[in-house]
Amino acid sequence: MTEATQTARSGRGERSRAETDRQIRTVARDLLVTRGRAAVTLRAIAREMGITAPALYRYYDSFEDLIRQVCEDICVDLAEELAGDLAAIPEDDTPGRVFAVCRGFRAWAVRHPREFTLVFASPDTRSEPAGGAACAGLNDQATDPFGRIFLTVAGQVLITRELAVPPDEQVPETLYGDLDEFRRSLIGTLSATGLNIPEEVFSLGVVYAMLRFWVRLYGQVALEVFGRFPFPVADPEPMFESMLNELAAEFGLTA
Amino acid sequence: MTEATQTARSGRGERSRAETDRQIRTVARDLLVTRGRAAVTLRAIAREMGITAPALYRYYDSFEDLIRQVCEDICVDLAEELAGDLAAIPEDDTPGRVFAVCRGFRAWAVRHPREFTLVFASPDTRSEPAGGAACAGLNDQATDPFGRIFLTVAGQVLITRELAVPPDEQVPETLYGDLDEFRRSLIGTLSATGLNIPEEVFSLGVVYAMLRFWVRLYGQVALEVFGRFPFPVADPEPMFESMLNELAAEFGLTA
DNA sequence: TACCGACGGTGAACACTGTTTACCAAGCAA
DNA sequence: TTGCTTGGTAAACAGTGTTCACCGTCGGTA
Repeated sequence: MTEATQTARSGRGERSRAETDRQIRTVARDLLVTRGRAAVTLRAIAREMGITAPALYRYYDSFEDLIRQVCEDICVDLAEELAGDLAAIPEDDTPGRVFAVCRGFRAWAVRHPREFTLVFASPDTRSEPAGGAACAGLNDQATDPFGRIFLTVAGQVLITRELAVPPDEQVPETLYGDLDEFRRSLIGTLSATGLNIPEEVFSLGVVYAMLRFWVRLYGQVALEVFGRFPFPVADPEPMFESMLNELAAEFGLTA
Repeated sequence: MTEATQTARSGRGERSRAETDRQIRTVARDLLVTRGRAAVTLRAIAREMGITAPALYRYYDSFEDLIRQVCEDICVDLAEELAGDLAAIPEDDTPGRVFAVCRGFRAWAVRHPREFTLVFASPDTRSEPAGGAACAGLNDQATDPFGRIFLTVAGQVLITRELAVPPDEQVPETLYGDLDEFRRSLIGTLSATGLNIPEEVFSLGVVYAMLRFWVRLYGQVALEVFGRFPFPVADPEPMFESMLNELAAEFGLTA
């Protein structure tokens, strides 16, 4: 019966609800961007919408819940922006696509520092409520659209180019378990998007290389956004470009 | 006259004031560690001290001001811990000292994730109030005790070992200005601690290498603390060790 | 047509928060 | 003794997340 009423309600009322739902998150992000993290508040959102605060509880269980969904929206937008950047690069120019997605990530981060901080520099909230290892599967970056963009580009690189990755023997043995599981998850999500990658090209060394790549990209961007370089940097972009070139050369991605 | 009263007051009353001052920051940090960032609040601190909230304004201009000083305390503690780790390593084992300080940094970060987040993953607060470039000098890591530890070890490495750093010609020209200024600042703070480093060994390539080293160390540690590796990691320590070995080999720090 | 229930909103309240203000007691200086 | 500083208090203000009782306005159904 409940299902019947739910499906039956999908007329005009449903669209209106989804619309205000979207508006809530839009207003929240607008406050975050223009007035900072401290200004995004249930009552401020409601005020901005000409509505009263408790009404928001018809849409979200709590303020934290709302923030979580805003984070997901941010990831979606970031992914869309990166997809737009990628659209300008020919399909077969895989190094160019790697460069584009890395540059796009940095450009987005410096253009949206508060969103970056909210999404990429908050301790993992999922670890607190549930039982840690139990919900660890949700930590998979393959689930969020931003991570998927990165992984897809990585997959394209793998099937079109010969990378300079270490042989499996050089990968620390203690990482075999985690890396292998990640590889399995990667193959799954990539084949879901139409990319079928031969098992032999997806070595542990490749997975390990992706990890190291991400560590350096993230470190560079985060330090720039947080202003935590060991010295004041006049223009961080050349530094980023230099790091990117170093990365590309090291992983055999030179054009 | 004001000076006279100030100096005259430095009897028993002054010590008591400094004591409660210390207690305020201690209680604040305790709340941060045990109950999270959201729980460190003016009133909670006062409550824990058996005191009333406005009394804290006799010691700090605002809540933000208090937080800033807590951050400095955290940096001091981190520096002391690293100094303790260093004390166990012989003076002439410079690679061992580098390893010790890097391992100590990671160990501290994973043991104190909320303190790490507060200090190392908050957007630069100093950039908002003042005029940006005007107060940029305060961004210098040489001023904070944690950065000083790192830089001192780096200086010891420089005067005792031959590093594998790129020649100045490979450093991007656009970075010359920033790097040179950082080098000047480094030489100053290092000579202040008794380390006199010959100008010629302190090349731009060396400074650039230090920057890249920090980017990778920070990225690794931050991603671990935030749980933002691209896949769930069972035991991050071997991954860190692997990164550290790679770093050491790459910069010519092998024992 | 009449009813009934859910949806989405309101207003009031509660327990918090940072911050300001007026006030006050103790201690020291002149 | 007088006067000023120091460090504390209580009360208040504006703002926060959250809950609760209430209440129109609809859609679906008897």
